[in-house]
Amino acid sequence: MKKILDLISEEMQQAFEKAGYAPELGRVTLSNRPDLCEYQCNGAMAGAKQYKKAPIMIANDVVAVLQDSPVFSEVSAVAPGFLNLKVKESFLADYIKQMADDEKFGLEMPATPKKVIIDYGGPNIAKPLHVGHIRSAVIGESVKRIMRYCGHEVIGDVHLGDWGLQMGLVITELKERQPDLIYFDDSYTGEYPTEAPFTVSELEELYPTASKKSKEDPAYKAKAMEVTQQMQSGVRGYRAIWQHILNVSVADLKKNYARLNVDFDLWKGESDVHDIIPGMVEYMKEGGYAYESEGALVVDVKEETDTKEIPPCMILKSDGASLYNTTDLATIQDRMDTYAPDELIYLTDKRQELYFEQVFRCARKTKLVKPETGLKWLGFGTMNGKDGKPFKTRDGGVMRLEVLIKETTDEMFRKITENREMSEEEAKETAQIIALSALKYGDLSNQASKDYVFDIDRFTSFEGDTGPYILYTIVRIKSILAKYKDQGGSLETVTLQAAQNESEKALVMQLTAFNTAVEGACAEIAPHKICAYIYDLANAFNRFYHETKILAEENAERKAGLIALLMLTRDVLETCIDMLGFSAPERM
RNA sequence: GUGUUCGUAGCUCAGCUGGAUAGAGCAACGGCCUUCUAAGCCGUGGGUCGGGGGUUCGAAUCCCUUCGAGCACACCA
Repeated sequence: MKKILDLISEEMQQAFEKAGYAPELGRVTLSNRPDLCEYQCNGAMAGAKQYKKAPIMIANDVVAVLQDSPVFSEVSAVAPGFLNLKVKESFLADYIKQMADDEKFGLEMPATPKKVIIDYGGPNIAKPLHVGHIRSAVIGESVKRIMRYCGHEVIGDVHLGDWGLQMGLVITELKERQPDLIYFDDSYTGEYPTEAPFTVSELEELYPTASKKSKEDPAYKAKAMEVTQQMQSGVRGYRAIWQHILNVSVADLKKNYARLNVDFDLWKGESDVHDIIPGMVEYMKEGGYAYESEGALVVDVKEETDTKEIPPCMILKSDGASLYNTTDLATIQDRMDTYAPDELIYLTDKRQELYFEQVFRCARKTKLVKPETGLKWLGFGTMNGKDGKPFKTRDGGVMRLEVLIKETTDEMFRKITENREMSEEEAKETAQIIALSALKYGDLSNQASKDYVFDIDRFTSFEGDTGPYILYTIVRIKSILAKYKDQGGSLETVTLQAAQNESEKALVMQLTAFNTAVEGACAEIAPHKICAYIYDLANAFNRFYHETKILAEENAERKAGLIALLMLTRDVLETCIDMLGFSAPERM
């Protein structure tokens, strides 16, 4: 289905042409002065120079040919040359009926759907998820869902950090503490135990300790680097420990991501490309791309147009070990071979911008990707505390994601049971749903690239521009629909009608903007645009709800029309929150 | 030092492919529940869009400059 703005613009463009002006001038936008009009066109002012005429004269000419328009109920030229427009209720009604009948509510599917791999989550298996991981997971999940809804084939890969120095650090620390473990006995040739010699909680403590030591003690760091190298080259005992770390960690990760309603198609990691690295390195050398510099193997990626020095992309460290770049490049190669995607999207902390610039350039230069393959990177900002500094717990530590979710859920539970009569079981379930909406909406409603302040009190407040407000709106609608059914009404037979008052028309207009909003969010990889759209929609609905008594409506046909409008509003809202990665309860 | 992002109401943020009086939420103040969930709705106050210059009929938006903050600058990821 065409977007409503395009339909209206077409009408306006024909009018410009008929009046003797260039049709391109007739582009119509949503009004920025809702008190004056619904839509507006500024083409008369843009064309003033070209036609050497006062804008108002052009506007008047256009108004003259639009007198019997099937689209506009009102067209007026206003100084200095604005065209103020109101559309006919019948035009809107036609549009929204088609929209309601369409499976995608008027969103057009792409002529050639893209196959996209999105790389998000990116947890380090040496440590449990903490609050810093929430953004990648939440934003990535939403981007995946938005693109899928828009008709693309999207594969989500968690892409574990499971092959770098962090693994060597954990193994080194474990060896310091328990040197007698069988894994450290070089002469041992038997099977290793299936049970890990540590729990998640112990793992949680091992890594920070080791990391701290390596920063203070160069000898310790050297040891860890050596262990990393040995693990990567296949020393049995180290590999066995590595497998334990992976198992323990992935089990914990799956549990946590499930709680966030985040789901990955692939659980690949850096380690998966280990075997193809030598071949890739050889290829880069043979192709003349990679050369040795200060002992390391690098590929130059600077370009003439650079405004600053772009360091070469390092392929191998001087000790021959692979690093982040190596596995990322090999992963690109692997993805191209296995999935042949049209586009790769990476979601990481925005501090990695330069790094991804290097990797992308290197991938292009070495022809790891086809020229037409898209490589996109989306950097997100830091989640800060109320003090504007990276979010910490009260005692200054890093908060585990689990704890954050639990605290938010507990707070929700408290509020629900305070305000509503509900069984404890239902309240608990509802608290989880609302807490998730609070966390996700709080994150997604900000532009991804900006830092944002995480304020648990604000997000759980239930008021204003929050997830719970959106859910509350949906619940109100569901409640009316349920009562309508209880009174013997059928939801199957209702049909939309033309709007009969201002708030109803405003709601309809907001609904018709669905395809525009979703298309924009997809094209710009911007979930916050979906948030902005549904916040406006929820506002439009609540205003309408306040003014219109639906169940008390005496005219049965009119009542059925309103019910149809409610159903469409509910469906659009629920479709949108699904794209954001959360859902609404039946009651709250 | 170089590069880069950002600076909008007391606070948290939209708006940025140039358009009319710069919008929301929170906080403050004032209304609205015998009637579909008041977790709501309606209203009031609050801004030289960091400063300065430029382009334009028109700039929060584009360009330059300046101040301030964050971040990044090859053997971490």
